[in-house]
Amino acid sequence: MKALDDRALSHVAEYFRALSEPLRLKILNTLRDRAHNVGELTELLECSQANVSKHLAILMRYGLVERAAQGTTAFYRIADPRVYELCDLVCGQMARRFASQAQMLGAKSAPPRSRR
Amino acid sequence: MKALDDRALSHVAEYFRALSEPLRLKILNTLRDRAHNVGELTELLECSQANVSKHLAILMRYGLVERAAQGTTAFYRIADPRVYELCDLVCGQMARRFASQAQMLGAKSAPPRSRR
DNA sequence: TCTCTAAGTTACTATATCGCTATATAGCGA
DNA sequence: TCGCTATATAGCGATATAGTAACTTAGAGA
Repeated sequence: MKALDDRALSHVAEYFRALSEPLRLKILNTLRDRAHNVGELTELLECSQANVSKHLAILMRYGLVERAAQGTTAFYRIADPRVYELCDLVCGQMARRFASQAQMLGAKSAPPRSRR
Repeated sequence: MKALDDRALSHVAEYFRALSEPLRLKILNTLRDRAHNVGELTELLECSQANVSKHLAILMRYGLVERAAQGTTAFYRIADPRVYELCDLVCGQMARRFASQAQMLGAKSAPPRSRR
């Protein structure tokens, strides 16, 4: 991991970018329990089918989900459950961060530190 | 992690977005061993100082690095080493993915599957 | 105080991408 | 073959962001 060449670095960055959209995280989260087809996802996530398809294509592109066509419907499922480790790590880090911020705010009797 | 409300999800997405830029990953990677000031980073990463400052501000904003001013220079260091767990996870996933792709290509005597 | 240097900020251009609407593709049943 | 349905894709407007150049801010020393 030390001698990362630029190409590898770009790939890692792209992978993170694939995870940087709320709707895509929602899709991954919905697929956590089981596979769903596009129509189900469209309904569950309350957004347009075109949008779901587009985001699924992006998730496919980075190997985050897998596609299984059955007739005219397409079922998607998580390709590697390890993605959730990433999400859990991030959630944990955010929890710690918010906790320490809350602590700071509380300790100093709420100085109005409005970011920037 | 199941009942993620939209706000939390957006925060996670933003966190991943902070990691979705090669230059920012480079900065984090450079700070892996020790703290550096802006000038050092500018030189090591071979880019403009303004750009480094901007990206450092973004990394600060998401609590990825910490700043320590010494006179007119500002030293930055990793705020939470756990970021590297994220990166290593991603690297591992990519390695597996590339390996399986290579295997597929090799097994079928290289069908020219130029991604779409 | 003046000047030098380090860092941060602002204004701008170019590019990427989200979500939308409309359209294309593909399997299935009549 | 003709629709009907499920997905995928193309085109578009709006927004976001990377990188750059120019400017500002702030500490250190003469």
